Amino acid sequence: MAAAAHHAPMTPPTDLPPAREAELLAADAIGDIIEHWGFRKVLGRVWTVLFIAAEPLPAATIGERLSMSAGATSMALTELQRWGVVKRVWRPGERKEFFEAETDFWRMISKVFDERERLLARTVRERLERSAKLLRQAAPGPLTKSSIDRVERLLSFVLVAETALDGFIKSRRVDFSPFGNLVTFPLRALGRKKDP
Amino acid sequence: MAAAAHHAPMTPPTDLPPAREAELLAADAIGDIIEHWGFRKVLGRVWTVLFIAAEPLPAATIGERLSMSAGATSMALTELQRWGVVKRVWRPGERKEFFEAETDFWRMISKVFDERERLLARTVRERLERSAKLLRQAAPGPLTKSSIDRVERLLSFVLVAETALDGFIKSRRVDFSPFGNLVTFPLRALGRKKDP
DNA sequence: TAGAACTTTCAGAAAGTTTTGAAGGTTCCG
DNA sequence: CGGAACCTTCAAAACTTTCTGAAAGTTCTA
Repeated sequence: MAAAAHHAPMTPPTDLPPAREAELLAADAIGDIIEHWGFRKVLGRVWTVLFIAAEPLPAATIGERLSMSAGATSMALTELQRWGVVKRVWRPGERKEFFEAETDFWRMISKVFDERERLLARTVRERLERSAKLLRQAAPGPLTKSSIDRVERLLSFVLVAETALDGFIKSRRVDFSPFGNLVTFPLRALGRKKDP
Repeated sequence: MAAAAHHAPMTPPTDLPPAREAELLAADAIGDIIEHWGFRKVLGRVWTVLFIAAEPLPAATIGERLSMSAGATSMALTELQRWGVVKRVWRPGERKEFFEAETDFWRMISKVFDERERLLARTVRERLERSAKLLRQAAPGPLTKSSIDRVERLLSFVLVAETALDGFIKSRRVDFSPFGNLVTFPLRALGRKKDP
């Protein structure tokens, strides 16, 4: 999260036209958000340039404005399209392709949640289930017993999170209050069997 | 590290005692979640070993179980303490220090949101505000006008998100439905002035 | 106070990620 | 068809992050 606090001047690096400077400033800020969400900064920057332009731009323009190579620009645009947040538009009479930003924030957010968080939750859940199973088969003892409890709590955490996120995508609301119970009220709270 | 998926069998790398194997499996799964949230995997793994142990462990034990050097273990434990999710406990009569995991999921989540997301939102908001200001001062024109609108929409997005997260921390619920309006109903929705 | 037990720090090595630049495509036009 | 304009790919380079291992610190006991 580089908050590029310079030394004396709080102004960025350049003597660009103000419109370009404003664009870079915003692009970099959104880049930071996007990076925080696990994507590459560039993706956020490219999307932002398109979003601010409010009209489709060719790849070359984006590359110039952000000083990226043609290769990097191309890759970023491809990836943004895979995520469905940038669209390629065809302009009659123009040879080159133009790109434009998806502008519906909600659509973008829910797409990311749906594709990414859900996938992660699934693979994590599977591993935790295997872990719990292994422990149940292991030599019994007081330590093993409490470990089983703990792993089951992790598992119920992931299940609650999955449920909450599902609801989120459907209703734009999340309710995480079940997390509050997780300490004292482990797995069965979820109506899931747990014995092998 | 030891996450080596072998070829035929879906079982992990080892012939460790099942309790250790289960631990690594869970630790690595939680490590992935934590990484997804922008922390180092190790932090998640260390926390998980402590959480599963359900009793305080010395640093050396953690290092052994996760095959990390003493240095890495020490750094991870320090960082986890900074985040308030691991505590150092003193054992009368023992020379070495022991560590134990915070077990309240909600407390951990809200701490992270509070310290991390909020900070990011603030620095982003500041930059977007500067960007909007620059644009307003720039040469007027239809392009500039729509750019201003767009930057203001980004700004209102960040403000909505800040508000939603504030509410989240207080009530364990989030309502993102204002995002739905962001497309058609920009900044004034928030009761914030915007004209220069 | 000397020394053993343990922890922290840090420079450099290793690992991982992103970018570049050039080669190779594809499409379109004359 | 030949060539210009544009886009994509990919190996290698540049950069960033993380980890190691050894040295320096601390704390405790005898």
